[in-house]
Amino acid sequence: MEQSVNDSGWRGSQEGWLDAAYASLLESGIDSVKILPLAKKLGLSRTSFYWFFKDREELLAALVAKWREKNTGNMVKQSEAYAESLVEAMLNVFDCWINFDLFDAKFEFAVRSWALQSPEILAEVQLADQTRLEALKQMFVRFGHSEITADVRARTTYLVQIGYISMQSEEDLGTRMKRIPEYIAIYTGQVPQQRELDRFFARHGHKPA
Amino acid sequence: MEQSVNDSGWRGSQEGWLDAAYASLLESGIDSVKILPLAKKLGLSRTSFYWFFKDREELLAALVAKWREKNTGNMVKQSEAYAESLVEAMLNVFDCWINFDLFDAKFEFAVRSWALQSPEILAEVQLADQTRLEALKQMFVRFGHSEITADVRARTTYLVQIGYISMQSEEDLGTRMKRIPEYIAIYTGQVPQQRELDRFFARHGHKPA
DNA sequence: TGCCCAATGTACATATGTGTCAATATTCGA
DNA sequence: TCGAATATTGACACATATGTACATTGGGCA
Repeated sequence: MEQSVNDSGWRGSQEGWLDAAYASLLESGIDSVKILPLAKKLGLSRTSFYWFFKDREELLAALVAKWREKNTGNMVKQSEAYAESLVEAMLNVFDCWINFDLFDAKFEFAVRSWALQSPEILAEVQLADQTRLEALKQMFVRFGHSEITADVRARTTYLVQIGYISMQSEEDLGTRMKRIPEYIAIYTGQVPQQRELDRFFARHGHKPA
Repeated sequence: MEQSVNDSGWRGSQEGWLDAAYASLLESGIDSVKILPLAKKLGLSRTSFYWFFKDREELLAALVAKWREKNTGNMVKQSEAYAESLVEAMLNVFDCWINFDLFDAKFEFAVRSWALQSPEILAEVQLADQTRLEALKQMFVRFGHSEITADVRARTTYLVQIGYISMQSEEDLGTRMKRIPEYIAIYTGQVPQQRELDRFFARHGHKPA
């Protein structure tokens, strides 16, 4: 009953090529997503690619679609989730930065880098930024902030994370968790209560030292 | 007496090729920095490149050196500049985000994207991040912050900017200036005084509406 | 006014990528 | 078990890139 990507007897599949493309994009950027190298990794002939995709363009389009659906959707959802205080709402958004299922940071960085060489991708990225910033801003407005302070605080929240992603650093959970209370204080202007933090730590399986 | 890049009678030069490489890097990323296209732009034969550089590698190395010298050096210098208050010190750092001569945001983004496909460049970028973050942290410590709050505030300051760069947005000076007072309040936890802001606006030739 | 040599150009060898086509192999269902 | 649908392959035609060897041009100076 297990849902295998490929339960047909064939070796290749759309998903197979797409997964390989995704891996290569995250590992070495969009210019590494070439059919010949992917074929080598998959142990398939280069030309069998064309059975599943019209051309390289179509593969890249599938890659953007995958990104669009995952990252922006979840971020907006988290920013709209129920919360009793601004701090709690902020911590809901922070779930994205901790939980890989909600937000794929490496994917995000790779797509942003891709935007440098493709106007179409740049447009996609800027639309995503606008959507996400607006969702965060509304969160601050919901908890009583004015347009201007909500806007700048939304930016701070979002841009710190985009900046963090751009640093491509690989820190462990503990290191990152240590900074959370202080970030919350800066972003919201309010000191988080211990029970709010505890709830957050608990749902990410983190036990503070 | 004018200092031309090329006062010899010849058409090409190291600087000529390097400038073309720089332009192409910023415009379309490192994979666009190829000798053949650059030659076309310069109206030169492809192979005359090899008179000035051993190979493509040497050109790329010159590009990194150029980046390293410009961006990190000035940021550190600004964070160490004399200031009577934390707000004033912060505004000194903000000079980098406004003044192109102090910090080249497009160059910065292009190099960070490049790091995705080159471990050597990644190491360079991470060293730069560490250096800059430490300089900012010391600024906060100098004005009385504890290690942990200085660290997180330094990160916020720096990462918002790196995030902003990653958005590749092209906003005018007025739009960006409007957010400055609020950013200062968030980063430093202090409301800036009008004369501090006026001094900042004035030195960037900005007249608030 | 020649000569030198820095700078440029042409020709060649090689590598890596894309996409089409026709031939072949494999799987699944009637 | 056979045929149709599905998947795989190698050969071909082309495009773009790198780097080397060797010939040619053209500025500047003795």
